[in-house]
Amino acid sequence: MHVISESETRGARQSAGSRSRAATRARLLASGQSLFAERGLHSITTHDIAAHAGVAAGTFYNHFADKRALFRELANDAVRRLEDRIERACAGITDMPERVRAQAEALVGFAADNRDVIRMLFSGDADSAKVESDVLNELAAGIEDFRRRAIADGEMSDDLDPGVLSHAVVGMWARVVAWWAEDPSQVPPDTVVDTLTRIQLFGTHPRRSD
Amino acid sequence: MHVISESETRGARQSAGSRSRAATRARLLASGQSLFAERGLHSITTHDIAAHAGVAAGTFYNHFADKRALFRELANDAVRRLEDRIERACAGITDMPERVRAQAEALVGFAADNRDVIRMLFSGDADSAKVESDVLNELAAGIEDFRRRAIADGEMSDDLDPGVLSHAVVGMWARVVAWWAEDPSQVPPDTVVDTLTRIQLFGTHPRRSD
Amino acid sequence: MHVISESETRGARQSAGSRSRAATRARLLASGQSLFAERGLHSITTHDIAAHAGVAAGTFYNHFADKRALFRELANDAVRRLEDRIERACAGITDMPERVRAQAEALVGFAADNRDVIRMLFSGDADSAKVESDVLNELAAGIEDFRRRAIADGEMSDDLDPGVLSHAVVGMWARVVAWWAEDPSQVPPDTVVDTLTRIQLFGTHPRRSD
Amino acid sequence: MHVISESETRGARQSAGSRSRAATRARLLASGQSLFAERGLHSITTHDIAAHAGVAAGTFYNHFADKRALFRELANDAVRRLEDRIERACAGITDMPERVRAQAEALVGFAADNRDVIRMLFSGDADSAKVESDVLNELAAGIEDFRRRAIADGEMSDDLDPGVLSHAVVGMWARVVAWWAEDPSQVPPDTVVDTLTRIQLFGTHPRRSD
DNA sequence: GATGAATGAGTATTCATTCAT
DNA sequence: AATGAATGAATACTCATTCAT
Repeated sequence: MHVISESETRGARQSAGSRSRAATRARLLASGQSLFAERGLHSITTHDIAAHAGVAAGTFYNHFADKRALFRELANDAVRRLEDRIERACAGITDMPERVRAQAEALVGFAADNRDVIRMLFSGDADSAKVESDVLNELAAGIEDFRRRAIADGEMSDDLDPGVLSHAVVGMWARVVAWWAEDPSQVPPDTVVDTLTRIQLFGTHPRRSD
Repeated sequence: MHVISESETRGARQSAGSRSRAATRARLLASGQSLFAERGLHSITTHDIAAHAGVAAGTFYNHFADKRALFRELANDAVRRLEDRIERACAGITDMPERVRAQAEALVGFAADNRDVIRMLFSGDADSAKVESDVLNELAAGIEDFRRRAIADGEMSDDLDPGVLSHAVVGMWARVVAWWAEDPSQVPPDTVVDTLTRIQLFGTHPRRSD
Repeated sequence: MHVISESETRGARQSAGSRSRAATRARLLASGQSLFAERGLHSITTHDIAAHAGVAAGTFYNHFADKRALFRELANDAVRRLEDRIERACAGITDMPERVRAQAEALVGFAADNRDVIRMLFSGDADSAKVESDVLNELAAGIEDFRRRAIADGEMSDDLDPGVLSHAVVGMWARVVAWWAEDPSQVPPDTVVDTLTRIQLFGTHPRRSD
Repeated sequence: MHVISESETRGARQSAGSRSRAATRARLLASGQSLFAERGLHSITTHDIAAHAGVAAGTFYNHFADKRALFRELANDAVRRLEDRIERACAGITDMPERVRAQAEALVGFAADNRDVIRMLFSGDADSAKVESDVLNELAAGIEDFRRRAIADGEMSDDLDPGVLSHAVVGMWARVVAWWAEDPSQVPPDTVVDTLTRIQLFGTHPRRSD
């Protein structure tokens, strides 16, 4: 997440203070993530996070303005990483069904690798809701846009409202991934990917010539 | 200054106390619902609810064990009413596509009539999450069961995992309805019903003979 | 300060809650006054005041928005009482020197009866400064106005700037009274009154020719 | 990027460290003075002062035991400078009215040149009060002494209590100067000097018969 | 000497809950 | 049953001060 190691391996000689500062910050972020995932934004206090990170209560405020600032940072970071991952997964793929599958794979893969983040974001905690809404609304907007273009290109039937549909797809994603992240052993990831892919492709013109 | 004497002088055994008790309780529930819908479970205090209901703070505890008890009651009540409505809507309809459409109509109709409840339940507030999860998990379980039977009856293709699918459908429902309830003017209810119906019917064997 | 006793002696039958509320409020005010006088606005916490008043910490906030609100109330109340007292003392006295003496007597009498308030207001605590400034500025404005009129009436020489003079008089008053209230035994009140009167009358046309 | 090397490359044995130490100390004092004048002793933190002085937080404590020590130093220094100025202004002047005028001129001149100090000392901040009191009490004691001697010498009437009067004069000074320093444009300094002089000379035997 | 991260006691404030009337 | 004043544990946040580097 940071380029600390890079500068440390160089002769740059970062000050001791600075190094330890970044480490403390990282510990606080990690503590926040796992505690939020376990018990939600509300039930966790800044003292909890500081204690879990092994620092004094006041130290929290040397690094974050308040609890929500830490949460926001975790959330933004996670969204950025998810978007990166999806983007990288789709890069160069032009066939739409394949793109959708790649997207679903990236999403499920991310969920598998970041269960804490998923639980933190989608466990429905009060204020996380705001972050969540933003995340989901963004995703929904992207999907709506995508479908509108697909319809315009004649690749999709236009008999479903793209606005409703995009929210449906996003709700589906979020819930499936949240459910699955709680216990990934209940269904193999491939099945999740496959199901999500097929549902999302709903409305794509079947290749009748097949 | 109080109406006690008035009702006490009547012979009604159902009793003034009882009636006014029920009325107070109802006022508290109504206040809780609209306040929770507006600002979420966390930002609302028991004092807020009591004040909004026009009773003293302590009165709250004459009727509910605590804030969550009132919330739970509202939520359970809402779920019960929603289930009733869906059940009544489907009663006597045997054709599956029609049943699904009736279900969607009931859901959207309920959302239209109970925007506060929808916003309260699905606005993602911290502890409401637990209620929400229960609600959604219940719904998901019902759908999963339904699809398994449909598959067994040969009415649906078995190439989608019913577990994943049920959560997908529920997530879709919840999100679409929450989104729509925030501003019902953005899309006509029929469009919502139609879109939900079609997606949910995905996987149903098309009537090949057509 | 309040008319509680009055209403209690009447048949008005104030509710028990209300009576106790007023009493608690009064205790908090009294505690605040004596603690502020002793140690200043800053060093005293709301917990201190609550403890001194024999109530729980949270009770403080049932009666005052915060520490400054209580302070402001004390200060405003004191200023009002002082103004009343001065006004009453001067009522009906037309001769200026006599008015000034009556004023000084009222001021010193008030200081004698309200040492805590004087120390609280003029001990120079940070935020009390704002109250103090307001108090002093108000007094200064009154004096300035008074002198301007006296000059216009030919009763005072116009060779002193009324703006500067009014602040001088007020500073003198405040400091003398604060100093004296710390230990009234050092100088008899009459001496204080006499000195203040004479200084303030400085500039009055002596009626030599009379 | 730092000027350390520059000073280190010079041969000055007074030593870079020593010189820079004094400079750091001076910067801290200057920062404290302007910040205290702006916002009072309480609202300013040691971090604020250090930051304003361009040094690290810990450096503050290499130079001052604590915040109040810095404040005290500023205050003492200011008092010393004021006393010096008054003393120099009066040097060689034997005629009392002239001395008093010279004093007032020195006071007002000092206020004009040191508005920050005046505001810092007389803006009424909590603990500054203690310093202020000391300052004012000292001044008052000096004046009292002066008047007693003047009375003994037959230069002043003895009909005013020197104790009360000295506090009155000091209160007057402090308040007028604080008021004026907030906005020196409201009244020309000469008017202030003149007014203060005349009031303070009150009680001096007019030399009419002379 | 300077640095600045860490400390943790201190303080204000909130609010679910109790209970005497 | 209703009242509403009191409660006090809980919690966020501040900031003077320390100390290892």
